[in-house]
This record gives sequence, C-alpha cells and structure tokens, in this order.
Amino acid sequence: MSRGHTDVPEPVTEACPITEVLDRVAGKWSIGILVAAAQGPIRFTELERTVKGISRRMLTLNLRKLERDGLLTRTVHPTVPPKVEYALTPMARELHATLGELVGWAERHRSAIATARAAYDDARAAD
Amino acid sequence: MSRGHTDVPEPVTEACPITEVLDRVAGKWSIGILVAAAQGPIRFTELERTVKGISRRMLTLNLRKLERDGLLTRTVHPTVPPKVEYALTPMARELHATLGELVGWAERHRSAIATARAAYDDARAAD
DNA sequence: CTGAATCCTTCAGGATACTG
DNA sequence: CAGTATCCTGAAGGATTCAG
Repeated sequence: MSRGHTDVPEPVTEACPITEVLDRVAGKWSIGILVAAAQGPIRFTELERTVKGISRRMLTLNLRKLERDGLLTRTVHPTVPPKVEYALTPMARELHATLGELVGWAERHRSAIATARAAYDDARAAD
Repeated sequence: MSRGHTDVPEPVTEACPITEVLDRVAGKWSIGILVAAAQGPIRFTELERTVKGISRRMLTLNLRKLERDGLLTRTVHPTVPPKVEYALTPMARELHATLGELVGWAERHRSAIATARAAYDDARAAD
C-alpha cells in the first residue's frame, strides 16, 4: 500500500473491496501468471518461459503472494531434479473468468480509447 | 509501463488486453476517482474530499490521465471563482459496471482469502 | 477554486550470482 | 530444477509552494 513517509491515521479508504481485488492482482505480473496457470498445472521454469519478460525474482515473489492469498497451490514432487507445480484454486478460476469481462471491455473500447488519446494529445500539441 | 533499465526488445507480452485495462485503471487512485464520479458530475474540490487521502497532485495527474483515455469529461464553467466538473463517459460507465463484477468476487471470497493468508503465515511461523 | 511546478522519499522490479 | 540473496534504478506518489 505505501502511504509515503507521513503518518496520518488515514481515516477512510479502507474496507473498499475494489482496492482489495486490485491489491491482489496488482503489479506487472500477477495476472500474467494467473493466465499462464489457467491452462492447468505448470512448473516454475515453464512459467518463466511463458510469462515473457519476467525475472526469476519477480516470478518467485509473485508466486508466493498468490499462494499466500490462496489463489495458487504449490505442489512439490520429491524427485530429483526437483519438480514443483503451480495450479489455480477454484477461487482463482472464478477470478480468471471475471477478468474475462474486463478483457471484453478492453477489446470493445480499445480503438475508442486510442482515438481519445490521439485527440487529447494533439489538442495540447496545438499550443 | 517501466521495464527497468535494460532494453531488451520485449518480444511478447504486448497486445494483451488485460494489461491494457489494468494500465488504465492502475495506480492507487484511478478507481477511487471513477467511483466518486459515478454518482454524477463532480467538482475538483469535491473529489479531493471524497477520495480520501489523495493529494492534490495525484488527483490532478489522475484526472488528466482519465480524461486523456476518454473516461472522463472535463467541463469548465467560466465563472468566478472557476468551477470545473468531471463526469464519466458512457465508456467509463460500462467499465464501472464491469468493475462491479470484481467487487462481487472480492466480497464472496474476502474471508476465504483472509483464512488462506492466516494459514500460510503461521505455517511459516512454525519453523 | 483549480490547478502547475518543484522537491524528495519509498518501493516495485531488473540483473546477477549463489545454493540444495 | 527451483529457488534465495544482493545490489541498483526508475517510477509512483506525498508535501509544499506558486499562479490564473
């Protein structure tokens, strides 16, 4: 959350369920991981390859966060070499489905947004 | 987006509509503003009071971003003192509705997540 | 009232090397 | 293979001041 260096009591803002979801899904990678794991159980290295651009460190941190929130299960197979599989929990599958709605919105309005931006930008460019 | 200081071409990851939405709604405040404005046209100072904890700077920056993306309209009333009203566009209303789905998810699983966390945490506490 | 500008702190996240 | 441990940078965001 991070509220800077001051320490005002922050009277409101909490108890907001939207913030709750977003905090869970925030960051550059959480969703990518969720999507990659949606296909079925997936291994660490597979994730590293599938979620393009992610660093090993960020992958680990995000996996831990998602696991902690009960969105991912981590299964260690005591073989050698080690094999660890991550899978979505039912709760996470629901989330994944709901995110689909957002994707729908994004796809429907993608071009409208691009247009709005262009308009806004060259309205200011015309100073 | 910020990809750190390296400059790898980043072959994939883009064209992802989820990232598109999230980028638009990301940050601590965008959603709060959207929600506050969902009630109807709202003035700068009202937003400052409604979105608890936001700084004037962040409010301005986020308003500009949302306006640029075509999610908010900004209407200046040439009175004195100046009066500026912000309102959601139809596109933003749709988004607001869709976000409701996420809120639903959050509310349904809020306690499950809390439980998962507690379990995870004291599983490690028991080293 | 509605901002824009400046300065400063915190933190997410990248690179890399090392371990069981 | 599946991580952990360091170190470092850029961006987000808070405080404050100035201006139309």
